[in-house]
Amino acid sequence: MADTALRLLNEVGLEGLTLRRIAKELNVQAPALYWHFENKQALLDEMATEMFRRMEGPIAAIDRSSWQAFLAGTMRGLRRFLLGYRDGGKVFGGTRFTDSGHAGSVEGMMRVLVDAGFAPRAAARAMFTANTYTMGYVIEEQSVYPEPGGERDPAYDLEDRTLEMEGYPLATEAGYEFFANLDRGFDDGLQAVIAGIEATLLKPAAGD
Amino acid sequence: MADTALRLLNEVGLEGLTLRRIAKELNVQAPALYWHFENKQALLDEMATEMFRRMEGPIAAIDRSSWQAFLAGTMRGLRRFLLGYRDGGKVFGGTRFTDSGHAGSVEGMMRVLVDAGFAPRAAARAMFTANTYTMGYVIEEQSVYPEPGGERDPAYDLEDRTLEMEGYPLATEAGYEFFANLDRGFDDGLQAVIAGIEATLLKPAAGD
DNA sequence: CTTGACAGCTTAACAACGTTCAGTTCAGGC
DNA sequence: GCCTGAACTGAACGTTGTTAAGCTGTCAAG
Repeated sequence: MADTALRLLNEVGLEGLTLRRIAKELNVQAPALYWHFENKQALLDEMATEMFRRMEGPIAAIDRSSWQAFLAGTMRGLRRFLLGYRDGGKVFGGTRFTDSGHAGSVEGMMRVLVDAGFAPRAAARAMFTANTYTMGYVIEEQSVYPEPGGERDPAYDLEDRTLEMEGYPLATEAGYEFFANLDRGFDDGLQAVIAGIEATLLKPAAGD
Repeated sequence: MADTALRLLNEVGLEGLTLRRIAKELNVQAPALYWHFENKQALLDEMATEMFRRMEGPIAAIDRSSWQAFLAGTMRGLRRFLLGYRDGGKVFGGTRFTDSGHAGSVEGMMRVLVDAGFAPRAAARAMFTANTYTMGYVIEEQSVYPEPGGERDPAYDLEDRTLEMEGYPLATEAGYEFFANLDRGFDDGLQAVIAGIEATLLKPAAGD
């Protein structure tokens, strides 16, 4: 049922995902959904939880021999997964999971970092920071490319932007770095984040 | 008028910010708003733009003598500003500005980084990465603390979380790092991001 | 074999939302 | 005195999430 809603999400987007539309897909009337969920938010939470479940397998398969490769692989996987669902960033961000099944995954990721020499608090901060960067990036990215594998939103046209930015050469060039080559941009930023984690969170100066 | 909507935002939140409620605040009927805006999204864009305008002054006053201090100060200012509006992260993120007045600010920030030795593209990537981290952090933060200066959302109660996480000691401790001390957590992550920018984007190895 | 509980659904309706449209008010320039 | 145009009203439309009451089938207990 959350499966159906997730499939529909890619067709109609978060805005078009109404209870009546979901019900239609299930050959059922809209109020019938309230037998299964308390309200729409609960359904969205369930969808986010289901998205997370589908990520767990691939994430468990990531190479754990180096914490940098593991963290980078996890975040790349998170991004790829979220990009696979229309408005995936918005659905996933800001919703709390409906079960505590993710505890195991968090524990596993923490384990890799702690075994690599991070103090538990530093490991948590590292995860949170990388995660925050990734979520922020995907949300921004999905407002440029609203549909998975689809076209660019015309509102973000680079040539238009160049015209508006006349007289500001650095800002103009920044636009091309921001909005062209989103794959590479994500990786470059991620490399920076991970390098910074290594520099400030792994074995920090004593007295912390 | 965007002023009124912004003031109202802090009282009723993004969800309660309806056209009828805004109209009431202006002693006017709801359809009258359509004389001033094409639709509600245009009003939200205008609100985001107005928020940005109010940030420009404080940001212009930030010390520019060191790029690290400047970038950190800018991002801290951005966070403080967004936290000042209920749902500020969601309103500000994912909306495009209604004028190109922000070009000057982008140019100014780029200038600081380029003068410090960043290649233009690297400077843009540095800005975008720090910005992405900050936006992602604030969005997450505002789902824990929905109202500016207000109470914690009970759904994020740490003791409840601890109970759910039984049997996963590292995940349990991670919760305290994630959701207690959000001010310090932001700064720690920001320090990591800036250190990483320095390590990977400032004067990178030749051949890029 | 009947009865009753209960899961699962339907039909009807509610208030509230964004939005449209035709008409009203009112100030300023000719 | 008249026209224009900005700013607004009043009524309405279609759609949304949600609630309430009632119907249908399944299945175990008596």
